[in-house]
Amino acid sequence: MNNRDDIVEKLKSSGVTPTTQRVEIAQILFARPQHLSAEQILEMANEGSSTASKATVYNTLGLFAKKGLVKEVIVDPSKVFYDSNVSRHFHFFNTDTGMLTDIPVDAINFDKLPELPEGTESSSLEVIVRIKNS
Amino acid sequence: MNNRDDIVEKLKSSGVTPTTQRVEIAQILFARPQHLSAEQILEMANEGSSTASKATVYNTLGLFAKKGLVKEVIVDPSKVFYDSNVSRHFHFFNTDTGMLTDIPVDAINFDKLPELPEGTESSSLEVIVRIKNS
DNA sequence: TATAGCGTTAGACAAAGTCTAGGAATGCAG
DNA sequence: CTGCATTCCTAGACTTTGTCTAACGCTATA
Ligand SMILES: [Mn+2]
Ligand SMILES: [Mn+2]
Ligand SMILES: [Zn+2]
Ligand SMILES: [Zn+2]
Repeated sequence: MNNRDDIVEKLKSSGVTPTTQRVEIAQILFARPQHLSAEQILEMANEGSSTASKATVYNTLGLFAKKGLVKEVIVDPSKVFYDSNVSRHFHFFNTDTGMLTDIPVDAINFDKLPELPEGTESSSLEVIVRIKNS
Repeated sequence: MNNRDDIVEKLKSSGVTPTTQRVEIAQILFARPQHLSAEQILEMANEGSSTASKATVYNTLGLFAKKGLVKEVIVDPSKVFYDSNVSRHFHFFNTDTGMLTDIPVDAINFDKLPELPEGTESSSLEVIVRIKNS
Protein backbone atom coordinates (compact mmCIF):
# COMPACT_ATOMS: atom_id res chain seq x y z
CA MET A 1 0.00 0.00 0.00
CA ASN A 2 2.88 2.23 -0.83
CA ASN A 3 2.94 3.58 -4.34
CA ARG A 4 0.89 6.48 -5.61
CA ASP A 5 -1.44 4.41 -7.78
CA ASP A 6 -2.35 2.02 -4.99
CA ILE A 7 -3.13 4.96 -2.78
CA VAL A 8 -5.27 6.63 -5.40
CA GLU A 9 -7.18 3.35 -5.74
CA LYS A 10 -7.55 3.04 -2.00
CA LEU A 11 -9.03 6.52 -1.75
CA LYS A 12 -11.38 5.98 -4.68
CA SER A 13 -12.65 2.71 -3.33
CA SER A 14 -13.50 4.45 -0.06
CA GLY A 15 -15.40 7.14 -1.89
CA VAL A 16 -12.75 9.81 -1.43
CA THR A 17 -11.87 11.95 -4.45
CA PRO A 18 -8.09 11.65 -4.75
CA THR A 19 -6.92 15.24 -4.90
CA THR A 20 -3.25 16.16 -4.81
CA GLN A 21 -3.36 17.06 -1.13
CA ARG A 22 -5.34 14.02 -0.07
CA VAL A 23 -2.99 11.69 -1.90
CA GLU A 24 -0.01 13.39 -0.32
CA ILE A 25 -1.49 13.00 3.16
CA ALA A 26 -2.51 9.42 2.45
CA GLN A 27 1.03 8.59 1.34
CA ILE A 28 2.40 9.90 4.61
CA LEU A 29 -0.11 7.94 6.67
CA PHE A 30 -0.14 4.67 4.77
CA ALA A 31 3.60 4.36 4.33
CA ARG A 32 3.41 2.08 7.36
CA PRO A 33 1.22 1.44 10.40
CA GLN A 34 1.81 4.44 12.61
CA HIS A 35 0.36 7.01 14.94
CA LEU A 36 0.71 10.62 13.84
CA SER A 37 -0.72 13.88 15.12
CA ALA A 38 -2.29 16.42 12.78
CA GLU A 39 0.61 18.78 13.38
CA GLN A 40 3.14 16.09 12.48
CA ILE A 41 1.26 15.33 9.28
CA LEU A 42 1.04 19.02 8.43
CA GLU A 43 4.78 19.34 8.88
CA MET A 44 5.57 16.21 6.87
CA ALA A 45 3.20 17.26 4.10
CA ASN A 46 5.08 20.53 3.73
CA GLU A 47 8.58 19.11 3.69
CA GLY A 48 8.86 18.29 0.00
CA SER A 49 7.76 20.40 -2.93
CA SER A 50 4.05 19.79 -2.47
CA THR A 51 2.13 21.69 0.17
CA ALA A 52 -1.10 21.44 2.10
CA SER A 53 -2.65 24.00 4.40
CA LYS A 54 -3.57 23.45 7.99
CA ALA A 55 -7.27 23.59 7.16
CA THR A 56 -6.86 20.98 4.45
CA VAL A 57 -4.90 18.66 6.71
CA TYR A 58 -7.58 18.81 9.39
CA ASN A 59 -10.37 18.47 6.83
CA THR A 60 -8.66 15.53 5.21
CA LEU A 61 -7.97 13.71 8.46
CA GLY A 62 -11.60 14.21 9.45
CA LEU A 63 -12.71 12.85 6.11
CA PHE A 64 -10.37 9.85 6.27
CA ALA A 65 -11.62 9.08 9.77
CA LYS A 66 -15.24 9.28 8.65
CA LYS A 67 -14.50 6.94 5.74
CA GLY A 68 -12.72 4.47 7.99
CA LEU A 69 -9.29 4.97 6.43
CA VAL A 70 -7.75 6.01 9.72
CA LYS A 71 -8.74 5.75 13.35
CA GLU A 72 -8.59 8.59 15.84
CA VAL A 73 -6.86 7.62 19.06
CA ILE A 74 -7.60 9.81 22.05
CA VAL A 75 -5.09 9.24 24.81
CA ASP A 76 -3.17 12.47 25.06
CA PRO A 77 -5.18 15.41 26.34
CA SER A 78 -3.31 17.80 24.09
CA LYS A 79 -3.67 16.16 20.70
CA VAL A 80 -5.41 13.47 18.70
CA PHE A 81 -3.38 10.67 17.11
CA TYR A 82 -4.34 9.32 13.71
CA ASP A 83 -3.71 5.62 13.41
CA SER A 84 -3.11 4.22 9.95
CA ASN A 85 -3.69 0.74 11.29
CA VAL A 86 -7.44 0.35 11.26
CA SER A 87 -7.48 -3.34 12.09
CA ARG A 88 -8.63 -4.26 15.55
CA HIS A 89 -5.90 -3.69 18.13
CA PHE A 90 -5.18 -1.90 21.42
CA HIS A 91 -2.61 0.54 22.75
CA PHE A 92 0.12 1.23 25.21
CA PHE A 93 0.55 4.91 25.96
CA ASN A 94 3.78 5.90 27.62
CA THR A 95 3.02 9.02 29.61
CA ASP A 96 6.73 9.77 30.07
CA THR A 97 7.59 9.77 26.38
CA GLY A 98 4.20 10.48 24.81
CA MET A 99 4.72 7.42 22.62
CA LEU A 100 1.79 5.34 21.47
CA THR A 101 2.44 1.71 20.58
CA ASP A 102 0.25 -1.13 19.47
CA ILE A 103 -0.95 -4.10 21.46
CA PRO A 104 -1.83 -6.91 19.06
CA VAL A 105 -5.45 -7.99 19.22
CA ASP A 106 -4.56 -11.48 20.43
CA ALA A 107 -2.55 -10.18 23.39
CA ILE A 108 -5.78 -9.38 25.18
CA ASN A 109 -8.76 -11.61 25.67
CA PHE A 110 -12.07 -10.70 27.20
CA ASP A 111 -14.20 -13.38 28.72
CA LYS A 112 -16.92 -10.97 29.71
CA LEU A 113 -18.14 -7.73 28.21
CA PRO A 114 -20.77 -5.28 29.45
CA GLU A 115 -24.24 -4.85 28.05
CA LEU A 116 -24.72 -1.56 26.26
CA PRO A 117 -27.09 1.09 27.61
CA GLU A 118 -30.60 1.03 26.10
CA GLY A 119 -30.85 2.69 22.72
CA THR A 120 -27.14 2.69 21.98
CA GLU A 121 -24.80 0.71 19.82
CA SER A 122 -21.08 0.22 20.16
CA SER A 123 -18.79 2.00 17.75
CA SER A 124 -15.50 0.87 19.23
CA LEU A 125 -13.92 -0.93 22.13
CA GLU A 126 -10.65 0.58 23.22
CA VAL A 127 -8.11 -0.68 25.67
CA ILE A 128 -5.39 1.71 26.73
CA VAL A 129 -2.63 0.57 29.02
CA ARG A 130 -0.94 3.65 30.39
CA ILE A 131 2.68 2.96 31.20
CA LYS A 132 5.62 4.90 32.52
CA ASN A 133 9.34 4.27 32.55
CA SER A 134 10.35 2.33 35.65
CA MET B 1 -18.16 11.68 52.21
CA ASN B 2 -20.44 14.65 52.08
CA ASN B 3 -20.04 17.12 54.91
CA ARG B 4 -17.31 19.70 55.20
CA ASP B 5 -15.47 18.00 58.06
CA ASP B 6 -15.25 14.65 56.31
CA ILE B 7 -13.87 16.40 53.24
CA VAL B 8 -11.30 18.30 55.25
CA GLU B 9 -10.22 14.99 56.79
CA LYS B 10 -10.06 13.33 53.41
CA LEU B 11 -7.80 16.06 52.05
CA LYS B 12 -5.55 16.02 55.10
CA SER B 13 -5.16 12.27 55.02
CA SER B 14 -4.03 12.54 51.39
CA GLY B 15 -1.46 15.17 52.29
CA VAL B 16 -3.42 18.06 50.81
CA THR B 17 -3.67 21.25 52.88
CA PRO B 18 -7.39 21.99 53.06
CA THR B 19 -7.65 25.58 51.90
CA THR B 20 -11.00 27.25 51.34
CA GLN B 21 -10.84 26.78 47.57
CA ARG B 22 -9.66 23.18 47.73
CA VAL B 23 -12.43 22.24 50.14
CA GLU B 24 -14.97 23.95 47.91
CA ILE B 25 -13.75 22.05 44.85
CA ALA B 26 -13.58 18.79 46.79
CA GLN B 27 -17.17 19.25 47.95
CA ILE B 28 -18.31 19.63 44.38
CA LEU B 29 -16.41 16.56 43.24
CA PHE B 30 -17.08 14.23 46.15
CA ALA B 31 -20.78 14.97 46.48
CA ARG B 32 -21.22 11.80 44.43
CA PRO B 33 -19.34 9.66 41.92
CA GLN B 34 -19.31 11.77 38.78
CA HIS B 35 -17.36 12.97 35.78
CA LEU B 36 -16.84 16.72 35.55
CA SER B 37 -14.71 18.88 33.30
CA ALA B 38 -12.50 21.65 34.69
CA GLU B 39 -14.78 24.27 33.17
CA GLN B 40 -17.83 22.74 34.82
CA ILE B 41 -16.09 22.70 38.17
CA LEU B 42 -14.94 26.29 37.71
CA GLU B 43 -18.51 27.32 37.00
CA MET B 44 -19.95 25.35 39.92
CA ALA B 45 -17.31 26.71 42.26
CA ASN B 46 -18.32 30.25 41.41
CA GLU B 47 -22.08 29.80 41.76
CA GLY B 48 -22.41 30.41 45.49
CA SER B 49 -20.72 33.06 47.58
CA SER B 50 -17.29 31.45 47.55
CA THR B 51 -15.05 31.82 44.51
CA ALA B 52 -12.05 30.16 42.95
CA SER B 53 -10.02 31.35 40.01
CA LYS B 54 -9.40 29.41 36.87
CA ALA B 55 -5.74 28.94 37.80
CA THR B 56 -6.67 27.58 41.19
CA VAL B 57 -9.21 25.17 39.76
CA TYR B 58 -6.67 23.75 37.32
CA ASN B 59 -3.95 23.67 39.99
CA THR B 60 -6.27 21.94 42.43
CA LEU B 61 -7.47 19.34 39.96
CA GLY B 62 -3.88 18.59 39.04
CA LEU B 63 -2.98 18.25 42.71
CA PHE B 64 -5.99 16.02 43.45
CA ALA B 65 -5.07 13.82 40.50
CA LYS B 66 -1.47 13.54 41.66
CA LYS B 67 -2.64 12.59 45.15
CA GLY B 68 -5.04 9.99 43.81
CA LEU B 69 -8.18 11.79 44.94
CA VAL B 70 -9.56 11.97 41.41
CA LYS B 71 -8.76 10.25 38.15
CA GLU B 72 -8.35 12.01 34.82
CA VAL B 73 -10.37 10.41 32.05
CA ILE B 74 -9.26 11.19 28.52
CA VAL B 75 -11.94 10.29 26.02
CA ASP B 76 -13.08 13.59 24.58
CA PRO B 77 -10.48 15.35 22.43
CA SER B 78 -11.63 18.73 23.65
CA LYS B 79 -11.53 18.32 27.42
CA VAL B 80 -10.40 16.19 30.31
CA PHE B 81 -12.95 14.67 32.66
CA TYR B 82 -12.20 14.40 36.37
CA ASP B 83 -13.68 11.28 37.89
CA SER B 84 -14.47 11.35 41.60
CA ASN B 85 -14.78 7.58 41.57
CA VAL B 86 -11.21 6.36 41.90
CA SER B 87 -12.05 2.73 42.39
CA ARG B 88 -11.26 0.42 39.52
CA HIS B 89 -13.88 0.67 36.79
CA PHE B 90 -14.30 1.32 33.07
CA HIS B 91 -16.27 3.67 30.84
CA PHE B 92 -18.87 4.07 28.19
CA PHE B 93 -18.46 7.26 26.20
CA ASN B 94 -21.45 8.34 24.15
CA THR B 95 -20.06 10.31 21.23
CA ASP B 96 -23.51 11.69 20.38
CA THR B 97 -24.19 13.17 23.80
CA GLY B 98 -20.66 13.57 25.18
CA MET B 99 -21.80 11.67 28.27
CA LEU B 100 -19.40 9.50 30.19
CA THR B 101 -20.84 6.65 32.25
CA ASP B 102 -19.32 3.95 34.37
CA ILE B 103 -18.92 0.30 33.60
CA PRO B 104 -18.61 -1.65 36.87
CA VAL B 105 -15.36 -3.52 37.24
CA ASP B 106 -17.06 -6.90 37.28
CA ALA B 107 -18.83 -6.30 33.97
CA ILE B 108 -15.58 -6.92 32.14
CA ASN B 109 -13.21 -9.80 32.59
CA PHE B 110 -9.85 -10.31 30.96
CA ASP B 111 -8.43 -13.75 30.60
CA LYS B 112 -5.27 -12.51 28.93
CA LEU B 113 -3.30 -9.32 29.26
CA PRO B 114 -0.23 -8.14 27.35
CA GLU B 115 3.30 -8.06 28.64
CA LEU B 116 4.60 -4.57 29.20
CA PRO B 117 7.46 -3.19 27.10
CA GLU B 118 10.92 -3.53 28.68
CA GLY B 119 11.70 -0.91 31.29
CA THR B 120 8.13 0.20 31.83
CA GLU B 121 5.48 -0.31 34.45
CA SER B 122 1.73 -0.01 34.16
CA SER B 123 0.01 2.97 35.70
CA SER B 124 -3.51 2.20 34.58
CA LEU B 125 -5.60 -0.06 32.42
CA GLU B 126 -8.49 1.69 30.75
CA VAL B 127 -11.34 0.27 28.78
CA ILE B 128 -13.47 2.69 26.85
CA VAL B 129 -16.51 1.52 24.98
CA ARG B 130 -17.49 4.22 22.55
CA ILE B 131 -21.20 4.15 21.87
CA LYS B 132 -23.67 6.15 19.83
CA ASN B 133 -27.42 6.42 19.85
CA SER B 134 -28.99 3.83 17.58
C1' DT C 1 6.70 43.06 63.90
C1' DA C 2 9.62 40.91 60.36
C1' DT C 3 10.17 37.18 57.41
C1' DA C 4 9.37 32.96 54.98
C1' DG C 5 6.55 29.73 52.63
C1' DC C 6 2.68 28.44 50.56
C1' DG C 7 -1.58 29.44 48.09
C1' DT C 8 -4.46 32.35 45.13
C1' DT C 9 -5.28 35.52 41.50
C1' DA C 10 -5.90 38.23 36.99
C1' DG C 11 -4.71 38.17 32.89
C1' DA C 12 -1.27 37.21 29.33
C1' DC C 13 0.01 33.47 26.71
C1' DA C 14 0.27 28.92 24.11
C1' DA C 15 -1.40 25.19 21.33
C1' DA C 16 -4.90 22.48 19.02
C1' DG C 17 -8.48 22.82 16.31
C1' DT C 18 -12.55 25.34 13.72
C1' DC C 19 -14.52 28.60 10.72
C1' DT C 20 -15.06 31.94 7.00
C1' DA C 21 -14.70 34.02 2.74
C1' DG C 22 -12.59 33.97 -1.34
C1' DG C 23 -9.85 31.80 -4.99
C1' DA C 24 -8.38 27.57 -7.80
C1' DA C 25 -9.43 23.40 -10.11
C1' DT C 26 -12.54 20.39 -12.35
C1' DG C 27 -16.21 18.87 -15.07
C1' DC C 28 -19.77 19.51 -17.75
C1' DA C 29 -23.57 22.11 -21.02
C1' DG C 30 -24.33 25.10 -24.45
C1' DC D 1 -14.12 27.06 -26.73
C1' DT D 2 -16.98 29.44 -23.07
C1' DG D 3 -19.76 29.85 -19.24
C1' DC D 4 -21.27 27.89 -15.09
C1' DA D 5 -21.76 24.88 -11.06
C1' DT D 6 -19.45 22.12 -7.82
C1' DT D 7 -15.95 20.78 -5.13
C1' DC D 8 -11.72 21.67 -3.02
C1' DC D 9 -8.03 24.47 -1.08
C1' DT D 10 -6.24 28.36 1.34
C1' DA D 11 -4.80 32.28 4.61
C1' DG D 12 -5.71 33.87 8.50
C1' DA D 13 -9.07 35.14 12.06
C1' DC D 14 -11.12 33.01 15.76
C1' DT D 15 -12.37 29.77 19.73
C1' DT D 16 -11.41 26.78 23.46
C1' DT D 17 -8.76 24.38 26.81
C1' DG D 18 -5.15 24.71 29.45
C1' DT D 19 -0.49 26.89 31.23
C1' DC D 20 2.40 30.45 32.99
C1' DT D 21 3.88 34.65 35.31
C1' DA D 22 4.25 38.04 38.61
C1' DA D 23 2.11 40.11 42.26
C1' DC D 24 -0.44 39.69 46.33
C1' DG D 25 -2.68 37.36 50.58
C1' DC D 26 -2.51 34.39 54.49
C1' DT D 27 -0.58 32.06 58.20
C1' DA D 28 3.06 30.47 61.16
C1' DT D 29 7.05 31.11 63.42
C1' DA D 30 10.68 33.80 65.81
MN1 LIG E 1 -5.92 20.37 26.01
MN1 LIG F 1 -8.89 19.78 20.88
ZN1 LIG G 1 -2.46 1.67 16.78
ZN1 LIG H 1 -15.93 6.82 36.05
